[in-house]
Amino acid sequence: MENKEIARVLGETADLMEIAAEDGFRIRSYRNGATAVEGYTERIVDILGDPARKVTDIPGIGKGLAQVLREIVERGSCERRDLLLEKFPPTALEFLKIQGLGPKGIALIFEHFRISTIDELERLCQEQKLRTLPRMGAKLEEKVLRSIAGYRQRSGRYLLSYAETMAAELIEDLRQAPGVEAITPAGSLRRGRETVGDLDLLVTGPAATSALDRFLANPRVEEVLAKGGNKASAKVGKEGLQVDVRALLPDTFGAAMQYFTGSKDHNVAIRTRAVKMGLKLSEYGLFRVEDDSKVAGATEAGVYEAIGLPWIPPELRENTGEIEAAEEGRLPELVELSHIRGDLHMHTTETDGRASLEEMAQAARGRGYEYIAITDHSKALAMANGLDEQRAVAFARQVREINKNGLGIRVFSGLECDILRDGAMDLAHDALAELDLVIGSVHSHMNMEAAEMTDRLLRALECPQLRILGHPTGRILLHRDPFPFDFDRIVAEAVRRGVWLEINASPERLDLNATLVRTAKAKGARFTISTDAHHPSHLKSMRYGVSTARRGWLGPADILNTLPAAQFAAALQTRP
DNA sequence: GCCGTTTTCGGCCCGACTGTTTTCAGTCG
Repeated sequence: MENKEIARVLGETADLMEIAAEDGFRIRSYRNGATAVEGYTERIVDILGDPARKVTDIPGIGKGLAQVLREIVERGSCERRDLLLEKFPPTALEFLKIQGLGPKGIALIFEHFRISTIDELERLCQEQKLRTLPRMGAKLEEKVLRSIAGYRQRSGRYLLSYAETMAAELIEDLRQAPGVEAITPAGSLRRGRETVGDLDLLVTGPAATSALDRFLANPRVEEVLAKGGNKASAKVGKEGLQVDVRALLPDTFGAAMQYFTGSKDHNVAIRTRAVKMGLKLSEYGLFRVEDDSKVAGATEAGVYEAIGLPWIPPELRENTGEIEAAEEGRLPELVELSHIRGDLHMHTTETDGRASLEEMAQAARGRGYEYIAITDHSKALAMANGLDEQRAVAFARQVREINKNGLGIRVFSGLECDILRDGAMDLAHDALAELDLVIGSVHSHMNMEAAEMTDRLLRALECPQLRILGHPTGRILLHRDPFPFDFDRIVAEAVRRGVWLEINASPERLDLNATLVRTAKAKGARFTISTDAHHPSHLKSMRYGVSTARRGWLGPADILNTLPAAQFAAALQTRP
């Protein structure tokens, strides 16, 4: 069992304890424990299995949680969780995802109504029965109904990072099957979409069909949906991601990759093009209509070439102009992970990060970066212990000292400064001026009207120290929609003032999204890609930001943190 | 439940908003 899984069980237990109104401090201990376990570099299973080691050496894990961890590792649950699940339906955890309902409200609902599904909750709202409970009214019913609609829309989709990790795990196992030569994920995962509905894995080799059995025997498989000669489908993992594994002959592998990578719109356009050329394209290959002879199919590039196009990177395959661009030989040079030379947004234990500046710097150096910016929160984020002016200035000084001695990587002093409700910066301008790099971000009051939010952002852009607009739309994937504002106007103003737009690579955000990136580029915007890391392990999320940038047609020249350190430092000094 | 200790008990990040009240609990970040 991996630490992440253990942390999930701990977190769930804490959620249930909250509904049961148990002691708040004990709940916090469980949550702290979950965070500690998730972020721990070694596997808990290994530590528990080593008589010379003690899990209680991990900060946040004491005697009580040590026992709980042992139970979770042994049987996937613990006593407290089992007891709570007898008291509340397992869907209680789902209810927590509905905005407007918290543990108290959920407990109250369970107390008065015998319901256990989201559908029943929806009916309660529609029949206006929720308002019969104390402190619940018509507005809450509306909010819950809205939130249920959003929840339904999102459910059945998974974060790119989740799908990618699952794919890597399954592929790793399938490689062991004899007679398997190539395995590749297709579909929206290959196109780098921010969320994925299901996973397509394509397998080829002399004994590719043996991979199907191996796949279905994987312990992660929860439910087998179908098994034929060429395809196996199953629900995988606790979250029930559907995975289709297809066994293919080598001479159709390229056509199948093209077909199953999509998108649907791209494929329709490609097939139409083929038809006009007297060809027909399917997952089995590209054929001449007149005599059914095969023209291409072994490789993807061969398929594109045969219809007169260069190979098109999967991230661009959305039928939004990429085919025309390919035809005219003006496909963009896309940014690659290897172009990135620094990460410009990360947190440390000074606020809500989980590692020190030195640890973050070391991890960044390990990734081959030339520079980083440390950008902790500002004081408006009280729960994160955000920096006030004094601490910000002291931090800037500290970084100047650090760079004298050298950590083997250049460190820029930064701040993720809150943009307050009225658009003012959370810290005074003279304090901000001490720092190398100021990111401005909205973290509160996200339910404003578009006009009000636009004014707020416009005012923030007036701050002469602001260099980057952080996660500009505030969305949290599968959880919170972007807040509305006049995007074009904000981009125009950012361009005018030389403020760069962040592509936040955190897999829960990926904000800006690809469409907005492309829109903004067309208006002359420049970008940074940063991970918003709160732990050294988060630095590897950079690749999701790069995927998003590629989907937004960006090349290395559009992105500031592809510059060498000295040039980047110079860019920081330059304003239009 | 954890931690640190004035060592075995007491403290444990907080502030604002919302909708419901008719003075504030619950939710959210």
